[in-house]
Formats: sequence, structure tokens, C-alpha cells
Amino acid sequence: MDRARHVYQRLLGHYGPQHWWPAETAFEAIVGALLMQQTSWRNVEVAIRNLRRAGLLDVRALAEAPVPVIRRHVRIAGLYRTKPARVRAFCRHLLDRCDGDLARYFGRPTDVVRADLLAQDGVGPETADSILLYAGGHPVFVVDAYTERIGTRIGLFRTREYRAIQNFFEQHVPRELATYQEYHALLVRHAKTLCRRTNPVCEECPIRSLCDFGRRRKR
DNA sequence: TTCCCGACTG
DNA sequence: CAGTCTGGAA
Repeated sequence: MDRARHVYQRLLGHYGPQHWWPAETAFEAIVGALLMQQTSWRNVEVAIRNLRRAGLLDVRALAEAPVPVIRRHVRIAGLYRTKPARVRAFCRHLLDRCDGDLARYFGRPTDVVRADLLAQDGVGPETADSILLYAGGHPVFVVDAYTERIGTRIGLFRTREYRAIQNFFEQHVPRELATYQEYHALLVRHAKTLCRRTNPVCEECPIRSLCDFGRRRKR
């Protein structure tokens, strides 16, 4: 069996399904991705909750809201000098690109949507792919710091280049939306609970037998 | 003090 | 490639 698939099976068996964003709305996934950078997800959840409570969790509402108002609600997510304006600018873009119709926005070839996302302020490779995968239903493999850490520790690859890592997974894991969504969620879960940057808990790791780092590490 | 599911600028 | 940006939790 392919190692990348084997890792997936073991993580899924150990942690179980993570049931992420698809349960929520596509728009929430977009806002979450834009606010997530360099912040704990806990704070992003609070920010989204604040927006919803204020009736601002909507394309038009956010597009029209003054930046200071948006800032008041998302301040907890940090980087308040950039994120609020980026969220509003992105919503304005959605309005004049597809009249705020997300199905229409995402209803184009993956590469086209990805290029459009990357052209937006504050949207880099990870944010773009995260939006594609969890809001747009496009089967692209999301790469983040956790993916890189786990992948290099295990010895799946050595590169640190975004596209190279992404290609690795997309060539070894069947291109299925649900699988890609679940795999990324599992990597995040694994990186936070056991495969931490410092003090990893290799003794309890479900993929230790597949891991170059874990096998060599003493208890 | 460090770190958190990055992106941008110089 | 390195510095910078943010607040909050540990």
C-alpha cells in the first residue's frame, strides 16, 4: 500500500472523522480561512461568532460595513490592521465578480478559481486552497505548516516547497473531495495532539512504525 | 516568553 | 531569505 494512503488510514482509525467546515456554510469557510492566518482557531471561531451575532456574516453586509466595525468583531483574531480590510475587499470582489453567488464563483475550473483567489489581497497558496477545498468543493490538497512538519518527519518527502508537497499528496491520494477534506483535518489534529513541534509524543503515535523520526526516537 | 492551520514587504 | 504583523492562551 502507498505510504501516503496508509498514513491516512491510520490517522482516521486513531482519531476518527473530524467533521470540519463542510457542515457549516461555504461563506463561513471563506471568512474563517481569511481570519485564520497566524492565529489560533479558537480565536477565529469567536470572531466568526461575533460577526454572526452582529448580522455581518453575509457577503453584502461585510462588503458594505465600515472597516472599523468589522475590526471590532474580529479583533480577537489578531492582525487587525490587515484582516478586516481584506475580508471586506474579498466580499466586494465576490459581489462584482459573481454578484455574491458562491456557486457561480466556484463553478469554474479549479485553476481559474485558484488564480482568482491568489490575486486577492491576503490570499496566499494555503488560504486559496483551503477556500477551494472547504468552501468551493474543489478537490485540492491543502498544505500548511503541519502538513510539512508531519510529512518531513515521517520521511514522505524532503522539499518544503508548497506546490511540490501538494503534488506529492495529489499523486498518491485519490482525488476525492471528502478524502482531501478529511486528510487535512486529520493532519491538523495529529500535529496538535501528538506530532507537536516541540515535545512530540511519539510513544502514542499511531503512525510511528511508518515514521523515520519516530522510530529512531527513544522513549 | 513562545506559539498559533500565513502572507506580504524589503 | 528575514523581518513584521496581532491578540490571547499556555
